Amino acid sequence: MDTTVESPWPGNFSIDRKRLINSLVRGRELTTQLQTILCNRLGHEDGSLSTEDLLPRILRSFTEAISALKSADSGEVCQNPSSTNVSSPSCDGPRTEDSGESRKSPAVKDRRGDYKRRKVSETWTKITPTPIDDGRAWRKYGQKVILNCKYPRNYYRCTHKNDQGCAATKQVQQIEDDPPKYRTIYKGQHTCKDISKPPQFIMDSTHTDSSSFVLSFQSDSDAPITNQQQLQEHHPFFSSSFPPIIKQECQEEIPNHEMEELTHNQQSSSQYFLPSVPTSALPSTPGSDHGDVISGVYSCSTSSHSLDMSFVGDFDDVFHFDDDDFFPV
DNA sequence: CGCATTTGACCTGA
DNA sequence: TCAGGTCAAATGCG
Repeated sequence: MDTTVESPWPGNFSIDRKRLINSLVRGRELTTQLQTILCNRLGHEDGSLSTEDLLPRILRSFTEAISALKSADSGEVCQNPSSTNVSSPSCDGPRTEDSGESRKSPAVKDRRGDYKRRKVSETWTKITPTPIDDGRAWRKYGQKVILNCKYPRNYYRCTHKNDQGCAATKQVQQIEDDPPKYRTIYKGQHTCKDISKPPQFIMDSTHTDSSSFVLSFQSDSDAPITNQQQLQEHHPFFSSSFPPIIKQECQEEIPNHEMEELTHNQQSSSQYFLPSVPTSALPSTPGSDHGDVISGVYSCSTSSHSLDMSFVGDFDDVFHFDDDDFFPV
């Protein structure tokens, strides 16, 4: 391969490019292996250990690629217009609530806690046809009417925030009514040990025409993820304590910033969201209506580095590293 | 009675 | 200044 080819990156990128390509190619190979294993697991329940073995290797490979990109990147290769990715297509309606509520009791407690509003931390966004039950214990701590949004946003934190200091939080908001669509934004990762029930994500290769998923790792901070362990901790997809199995489907690559629009527009044709998911195959979950139907959009982001990877589709088609037009999104 | 949820006020970043 | 995120008292539920 010609490493002197004109590139959108600064000059030293050509030096790292081989490393980058090698890492990406290796990542593809490992992912292919993982795909095979995952497919086998649909029929046989064994083999999970090799899956867990593969994931760190995949992550290391991608991390190297990321590192190469970053080292070659004196400026900003890609920008995240907004670190928290949330502007719902359904939020353009009229305001449903006037926020000018009268603050009725001025005799408020003198001081609330010395809380600091978290600066943007890593987030993962999922859009699903039903509220998600990810197997974690969440405690609702707030609800807020969001400007120009029809539905209020609900705020949850891990039940074990107090006893184990778990910092994970999530926001759930209905963004569409018909068909129902819920966006769940996870922030932070679980540091608690609570696995009250197994995560209930679905992998069903027999329904590959019914759903899709998107992984989007975004980051724009000065606290880069530098190794695979960190990646595992930061992204629930790769965390051993959060091993979702995802329905997948083949779609074309879509830039992350277009996802909101696409998930909105493509429903009629490709059913990003799967109302007809075989819920009978789901483990029934006390307290949740349908268990988990994770057939929607996953968007993972950390808010600090300039990295954004969006995957849509089958693993077969996700990694087109051979393509000349493969560029960081 | 203990824990979770609700709800309005407070706080912070943009 | 405002919108969004968090706190914590009040309330509800098992």
